[in-house]
Amino acid sequence: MKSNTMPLLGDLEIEVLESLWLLKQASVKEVFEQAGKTRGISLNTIQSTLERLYRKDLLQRSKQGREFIYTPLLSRENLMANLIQDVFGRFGSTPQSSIAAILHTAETLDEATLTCLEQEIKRLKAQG
Amino acid sequence: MKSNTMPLLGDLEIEVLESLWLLKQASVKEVFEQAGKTRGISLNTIQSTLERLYRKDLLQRSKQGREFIYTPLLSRENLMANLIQDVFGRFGSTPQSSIAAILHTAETLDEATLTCLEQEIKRLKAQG
DNA sequence: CTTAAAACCGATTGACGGTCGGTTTTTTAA
DNA sequence: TTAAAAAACCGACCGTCAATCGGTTTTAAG
Repeated sequence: MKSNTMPLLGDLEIEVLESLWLLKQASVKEVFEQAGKTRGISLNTIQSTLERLYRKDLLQRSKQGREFIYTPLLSRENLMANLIQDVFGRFGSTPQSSIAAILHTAETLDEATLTCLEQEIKRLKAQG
Repeated sequence: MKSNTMPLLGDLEIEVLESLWLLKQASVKEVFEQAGKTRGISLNTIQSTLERLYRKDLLQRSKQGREFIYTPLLSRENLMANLIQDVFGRFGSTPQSSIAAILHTAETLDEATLTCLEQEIKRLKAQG
């Protein structure tokens, strides 16, 4: 027990990820413009945060001239899915309790979205 | 933005919660027997952990003679659902990305479980 | 009223996110 | 070739928080 745990993510880390999902890829400076300017924090803080996310294997980077260009390695949906998996993994959860938890969560969704979810599950069953 | 965040839970806290879900309710000593003995940690550590969970509004307690009896306020499924909600809440997630994340998660479930989930969603739509 | 059991208090340690100043490296332009 | 500008890198500090436990106080039971 105790398996593929995603690293914990702080608020700034998530905000930086959101910027990157929006921009597809960006330099430190560009992320700073997008996420740091308004927050009133230093460019160095953004730099450190990108570095941390990189060390956590959530970003890829490559030198472009003199600067690094960072790219997310997971989509928002994928990352969220991993975090949800982690919730399941941390508890002694059976498939039963997993679906129960998902159900509780689904309670907050409107009918149209539920229908969509239902369709997708059908599709998943058909192909899986 | 930034809403009903569940407090973070450590590994021991979860183990203690698991004990309580199993025992329905228990004193410090009983939880210690269940979760602490094997781990080789002090009874005081269990005590502190129960106290922390209590302060986090995850447990209820009442004096029984000279000791407290602790009871979980949420089922495992409910707690997991809250944590999942938190994941959604922390990201700029639309209903679309939410179901996408759920779908990714559902990929790991077997067909029988998926069918069950599908039925439950139907039921939810019917009554909601 | 004594005493054993339980609760309470407070201190420590180790991670970790956020924050930034200062130094080094690198690139580019003079 | 070298000086200036820009970016990366390093390391420090702070606050928070889970885990841990020793020692003191409270409490209730005999």
